[in-house]
Amino acid sequence: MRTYGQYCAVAKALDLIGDRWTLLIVRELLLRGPCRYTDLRNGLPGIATNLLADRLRELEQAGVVSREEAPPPVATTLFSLTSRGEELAPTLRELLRWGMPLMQQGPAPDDVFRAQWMAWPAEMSLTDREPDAPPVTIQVLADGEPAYLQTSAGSVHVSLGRADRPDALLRGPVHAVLGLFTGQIDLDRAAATGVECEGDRGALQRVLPDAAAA
Amino acid sequence: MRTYGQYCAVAKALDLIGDRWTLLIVRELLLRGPCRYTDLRNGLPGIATNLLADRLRELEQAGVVSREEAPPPVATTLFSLTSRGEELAPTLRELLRWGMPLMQQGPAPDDVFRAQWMAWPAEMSLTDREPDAPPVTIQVLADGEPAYLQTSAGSVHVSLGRADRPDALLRGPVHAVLGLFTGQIDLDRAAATGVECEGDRGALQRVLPDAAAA
DNA sequence: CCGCATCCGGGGCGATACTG
DNA sequence: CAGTATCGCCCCGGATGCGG
Repeated sequence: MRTYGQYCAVAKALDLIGDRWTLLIVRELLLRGPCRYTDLRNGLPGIATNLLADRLRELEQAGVVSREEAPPPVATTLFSLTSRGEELAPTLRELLRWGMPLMQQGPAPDDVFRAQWMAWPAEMSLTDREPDAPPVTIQVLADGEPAYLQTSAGSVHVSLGRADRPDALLRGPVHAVLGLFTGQIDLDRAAATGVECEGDRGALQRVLPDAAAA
Repeated sequence: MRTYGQYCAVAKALDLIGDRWTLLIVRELLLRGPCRYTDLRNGLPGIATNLLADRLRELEQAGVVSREEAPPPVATTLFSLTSRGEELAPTLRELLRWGMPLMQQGPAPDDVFRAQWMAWPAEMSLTDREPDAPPVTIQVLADGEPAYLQTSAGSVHVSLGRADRPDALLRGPVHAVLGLFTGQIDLDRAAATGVECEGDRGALQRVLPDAAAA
């Protein structure tokens, strides 16, 4: 293992999780929970398959990831985070916070996007203004990737996939949807950049930050 | 610039500060303030000089580091963090927190150590139990590297170098000194592993956590 | 299809030498 | 003091193969 050779906690941490792709693998496992190899590949577009295998081995040896052979009829191997691995969540949240300003200019021409990457920004920015009212569900289709928001105990939770009976539907380019969530643009400006809102518009205004719910 | 090509804030952050040595350069600038090229080299043992020059250029272009030519009689170039760069402090603190457990087993055979690397662990663990008493100063010589602690407004601050009239002096191997600071060993066990304490032992007990001040 | 291993080319990285 | 220049090596990226 390549090491910095410094007796410093930051350097020791980077010795284990500072290699290329490593923290993004942890991101996927935090966002999606236990994953198959193929799920990880799908959530890490651009990674070479041998590199993913290498990193998973290293993370396993470092005590960050554990591998379990699921019994039949699943009959597949599942990769999950150990408790030590889940302790990386605050680190990744700080990295996300620092990186958020870089999202404002929108995706680069050949940037890829996966719906689960919205979860943390959304859950950090959105709140339920009416926690005592019956919960609402909002389907989101950002660049076509399906996910949905659910209100729960005053906060908002993001899940992958399609909700069965959503109260509202939000569809549009990612950077506009994210701009809405973070309050950098309001509903009118979002509509001007291609965001469509169907169903109960009030459900959306209920969870959006003040600056966006205009 | 090598990029992950993912429209995700974490990936965008790592695009800028995920390369090898980059976050350690930021660490040094956060710990020591504006630095000369040579100071950085000294604080980053093991880095290749061309790599340091490359990283500083990239960090400058990314808006994280700024370079200023100090006027005569100093006549040297100083590298400092921009405000955007200082916003990386929480990220590095989380990395440190995650890496702290890796310090318990002590330094590897050829690990290097610099006194400034104690500052964050010390300031996170130590407090002044008698904030109303007159302040105290404690000289620390961990593996020979000089630094000193000062009480101030209930907390403890770490500075590099030698204090002129310290109330106490603590000398010994780094991992034992750090173990003391973080409360993993007490003063007696530290003495058994080679830690010497001269002067006012009470000054030390005043700042150490409960578990260590036995 | 899933979970890799192997092969190979390019470039990031590490060490040393050298310079204005 | 603050870097450039040069040169290997190995990490990384991309493609393909392959056993279960």
